[in-house]
Amino acid sequence: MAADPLSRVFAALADPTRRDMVARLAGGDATVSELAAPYDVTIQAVSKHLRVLTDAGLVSRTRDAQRRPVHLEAEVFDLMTKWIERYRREAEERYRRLDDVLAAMPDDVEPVPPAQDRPAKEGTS
Amino acid sequence: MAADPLSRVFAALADPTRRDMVARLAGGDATVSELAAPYDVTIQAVSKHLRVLTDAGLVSRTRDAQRRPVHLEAEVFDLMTKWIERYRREAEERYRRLDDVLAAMPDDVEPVPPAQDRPAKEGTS
DNA sequence: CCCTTCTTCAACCAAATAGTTGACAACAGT
DNA sequence: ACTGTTGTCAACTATTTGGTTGAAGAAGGG
Repeated sequence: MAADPLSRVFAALADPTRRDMVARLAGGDATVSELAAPYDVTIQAVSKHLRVLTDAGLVSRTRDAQRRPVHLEAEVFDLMTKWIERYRREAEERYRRLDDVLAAMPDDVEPVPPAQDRPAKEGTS
Repeated sequence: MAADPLSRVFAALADPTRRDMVARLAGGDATVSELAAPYDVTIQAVSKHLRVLTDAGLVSRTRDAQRRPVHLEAEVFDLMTKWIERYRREAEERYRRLDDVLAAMPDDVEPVPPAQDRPAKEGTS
């Protein structure tokens, strides 16, 4: 099991069903059966997804009679956002600097040759 | 295999080793063996991690003699950021509105009581 | 031409995950 | 005190994942 919080949050959101649940919970709290309704799986499976989201700190549970309403905890998103933004910014800054270097480079200095594609199967988007 | 791009990106970053690689690539391109050096796993394992990151569109590969330098593609982060921001904002907005409602609520209306969790493993009658 | 370096491919293994069914706990309403 | 509703727990299964070893592809340097 992934011990660190960031891994848990990313892993929790790597599943489309769980992302859809989060999306719907952003519109308001819901019970397990309400959440389960749109999906073609058992309510137990949904209960398991909810456990993953809870362990990741993305949702919290309360009690209302037999029901266990699910509540979205939006603050945890910040963990991810901060991580993502940090490295994206760092990388983009580096490219900007690289562009400056290239722009300032005299004509007779050849940059890295194009390195053409080999016939292999691999495809990069 | 997760078909949708968003799932692939989240899943790719759910692993601490892969996140660390991304973090280091934000500082500049690197070869596979350079990337592998700090970790206590085989170079093949690192190569597999790289494949996951590539499939997620987070990195791209080129060729330089025998080497296959790895390059961070920062734009893909936007996919996640957009998703995250959308639902966080939505949820937070909803709470703000809820706060307004609560603030405007007369004193004699009680909100839901705390209702703490109970273990309930094997209770008989 | 070998030979070494850098990297990937293939087969295999252990552990985690997402799903299932079946049982049962907690509570509400007669 | 039953009965139905809501949800969880436990055990089982199939698939995916992250790791291993061993072999092989691709390119450069004697």
